[in-house]
Amino acid sequence: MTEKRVRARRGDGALLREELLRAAEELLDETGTEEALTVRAVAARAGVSTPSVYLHFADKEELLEAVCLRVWDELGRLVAECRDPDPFLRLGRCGRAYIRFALDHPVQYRVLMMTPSAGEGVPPAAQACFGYMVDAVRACVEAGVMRGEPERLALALWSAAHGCAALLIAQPSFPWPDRDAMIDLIVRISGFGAALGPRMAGALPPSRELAAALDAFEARLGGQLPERP
Amino acid sequence: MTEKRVRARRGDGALLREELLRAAEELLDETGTEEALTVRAVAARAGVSTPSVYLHFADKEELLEAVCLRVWDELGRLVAECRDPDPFLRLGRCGRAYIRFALDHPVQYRVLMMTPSAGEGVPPAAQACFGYMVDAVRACVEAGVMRGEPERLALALWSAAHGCAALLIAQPSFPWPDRDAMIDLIVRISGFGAALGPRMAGALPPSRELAAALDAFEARLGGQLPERP
DNA sequence: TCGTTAACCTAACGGCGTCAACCTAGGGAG
DNA sequence: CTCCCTAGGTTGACGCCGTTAGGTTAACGA
Repeated sequence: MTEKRVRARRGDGALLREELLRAAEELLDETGTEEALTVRAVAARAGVSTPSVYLHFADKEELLEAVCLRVWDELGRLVAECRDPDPFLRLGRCGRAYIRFALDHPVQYRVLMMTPSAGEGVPPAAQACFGYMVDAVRACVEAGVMRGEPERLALALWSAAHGCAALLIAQPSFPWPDRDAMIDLIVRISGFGAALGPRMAGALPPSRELAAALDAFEARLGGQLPERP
Repeated sequence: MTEKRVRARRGDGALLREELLRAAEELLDETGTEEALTVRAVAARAGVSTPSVYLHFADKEELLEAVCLRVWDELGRLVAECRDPDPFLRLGRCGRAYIRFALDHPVQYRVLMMTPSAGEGVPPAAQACFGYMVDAVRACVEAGVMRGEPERLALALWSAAHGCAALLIAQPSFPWPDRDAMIDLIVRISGFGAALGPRMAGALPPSRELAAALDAFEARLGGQLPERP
């Protein structure tokens, strides 16, 4: 418990809500796990009695969800401001920004995206972020580098980015070869896969022929650009 | 509580361990969430007093981990028996088998793969499964359809499959367009991406040129095969 | 028959989320 | 200035949880 908070003025009852959220956020960042976020601990840190939490949150889950949602506005901003003259490169930037965001806020990301109960569905901020990714994919489709419904493609790419982030967050003890190289590889694979995969729908030659075609493809493109998707 | 269990014979104390695991597994499958798996509930269902659980498990987490690990032997078997004359198709089969397994055992998969504490790292059975996937990738590399270290490629593909499974499990309320089509799309994207992505390392032409090359690639391959990667 | 001991139970502790009931300070009405 | 009403909390308790210490019972060998 920090200190006994002075009672708010008459119209300012909602002040406590913000202070509770701040206290909970601090607890989450300090301990690195949501198990430390007990109603009692949050109330004590805010300098208030335990049941006072229920003046502003229906239950513990609502508090946890609210505090985790606070950082998600940042994600929409991060993804939205990924710009590049080339739509394919822009999409890659979006993917890397998404993964970086998840790794920067592992607890919040895990609570909101890796547990079934909390949030009753994908958070709205994440849906906005998904909208941006759909736009980026649509630009790729219009540029002729991808083919298919942008929504489905974006969903698949989102799934790939989520898989990378989720594994890195949930399995920190795994002997990852190199974190950043891994992220780059996954973003690259997803991007090129989204470009090539749907074109091959239904058609699938034997590996020998596929390998030859890939070699020819590789030989055709000699241009070098610094950034990768 | 079901019934008062009759005490085991003198050398058969370990019998209770199996009965506790069975009771816990039933609870998990019936309720669909690990929150129902309290030490008291498991003991009651096994017809035994609560502290008796601690005769065979150090704490609740060890019990939860043990019961979740029980289904994972199946995964190694499922992935290992994915065969196909074509290595690229075989890899696709492995990916789909992995995702299907995760969706068939959502609680166990989430507990072991989507929470940081439980298990102290990736379960051994999952590592064995990962070994099979590395083998499948290596075959693709040797066939010339992929390029790079098989371990890293397999890790990236594992991440993609995990992302698909994890999203489907953790966000059941999301309006997924079509579950099976989504899985197919992701497996296809990952496969072709792993084939094409590493070849493009460092090289990245503008989208216009990339689109043209992709069109040429598509035109070259007219062969149709029923199964897709 | 009896003692040993493996197998299990009883009782309890502290912490948790949550609720019903109570208090209290501070602003408006008279 | 006084009173009172209500927004903004607090006190105390309930039931459930994981976990522990110490007691009890029954199957076997001698």
